[in-house]
Amino acid sequence: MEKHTADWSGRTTAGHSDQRSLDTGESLFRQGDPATALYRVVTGRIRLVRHLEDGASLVVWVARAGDTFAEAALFAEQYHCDAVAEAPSVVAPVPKARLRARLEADPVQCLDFARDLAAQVRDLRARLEIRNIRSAGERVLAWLRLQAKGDPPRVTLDRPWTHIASEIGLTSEATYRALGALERSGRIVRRPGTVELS
Amino acid sequence: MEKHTADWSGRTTAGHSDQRSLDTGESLFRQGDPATALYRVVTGRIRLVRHLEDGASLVVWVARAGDTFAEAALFAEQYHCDAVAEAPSVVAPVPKARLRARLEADPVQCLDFARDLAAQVRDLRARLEIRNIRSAGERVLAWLRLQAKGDPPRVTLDRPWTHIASEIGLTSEATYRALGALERSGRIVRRPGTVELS
DNA sequence: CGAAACGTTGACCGTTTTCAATTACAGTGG
DNA sequence: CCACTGTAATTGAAAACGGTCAACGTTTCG
Repeated sequence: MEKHTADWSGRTTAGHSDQRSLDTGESLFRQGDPATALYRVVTGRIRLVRHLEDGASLVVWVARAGDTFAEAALFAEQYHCDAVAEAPSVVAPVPKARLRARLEADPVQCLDFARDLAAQVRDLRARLEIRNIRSAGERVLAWLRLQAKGDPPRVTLDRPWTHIASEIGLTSEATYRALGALERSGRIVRRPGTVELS
Repeated sequence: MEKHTADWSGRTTAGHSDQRSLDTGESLFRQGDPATALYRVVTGRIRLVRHLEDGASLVVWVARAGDTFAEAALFAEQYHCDAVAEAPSVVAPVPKARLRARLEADPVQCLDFARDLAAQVRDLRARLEIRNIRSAGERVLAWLRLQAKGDPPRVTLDRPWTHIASEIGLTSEATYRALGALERSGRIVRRPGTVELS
């Protein structure tokens, strides 16, 4: 439970001077460009697209507010995908050279960085496992259970269901129907802004 | 492209003296146990299950041969989930204390560790994005494209389609049908053990 | 105040799941 | 060497579930 004055990404210390704004469709970097920084999304959505040898392309990830992306830039000479704004966005760059120097010099910060990545790995694996659940109702329920805190377990919604729906791989309609069914069967109780499990 | 005599997990150096075998159903550790090590799956499957406050449980991840799991143990006092063998399995423990000491002492190994995690993050994000593709055919094709190497792009299958099917979130039947359709439409050519994209 | 996003519900359609049956094949032990 | 067992691969038919389209009330925010 130790405290740090600054984390590796500068999330806590507000040195926002170098934030970059992007319009919809504007690209931040392209596959093959020299990797100079990794980024954190402040607002908006950044789509990462990989171009394949045969000319086809593939969406590899859509980074949303709070997500960091292109972490691998730290270990590569060039970017391995394009980064294009899906919506008006703001990103905070973390210069590669500076970060590397800091991580190499200070094992504490390096472990901090690793801890962050390990947490992401845990989170992503859980999301993947949720998608293995076929039933919309069970899927929503599983998500709720993962988020729930306290006894009785309760979830505080910090964003619209439409966002959550796409995160768990359902349409918003399917999600609303599932929520309705769960409530009708008494497995959850919905109040504005929160959901209580039972 | 530097070389290391040993990576953080001991994957390259073969110090197998302390590998542990598990029968189906046997558990490696339980939620709440003191976190003493993280592990790599040598053979078999290890299911990670989180127990929730209300008594329900949730599969958080199924680690397969080659996967490491419980990386977060490095940063926590206790395990946050159970680890149970789904099949006869062998795992290689990486003692927490020793690893921590090594990472703290040697920034190079710490960065190595971080690189490994970053690669996993990239891989998991891609898998997640693949699951956003609704059509079975397009999903299989996307997976093939991600795996493909060379020109013409070609994939070498190292495990049965049934395994791949569940990785990409389809039943084996749906996968076979998709493969059949892709082949009939001339988008792929299947030969024993490999698939060629076109 | 108006537009845009959110929340909700209905009906229909299409795809995938499910269940089932069959062939091929690899490894095992008699 | 050959039945025997289990897994992989394949195909069919029917059912179910979620997707899509559509319409509408509500809330939010500029």
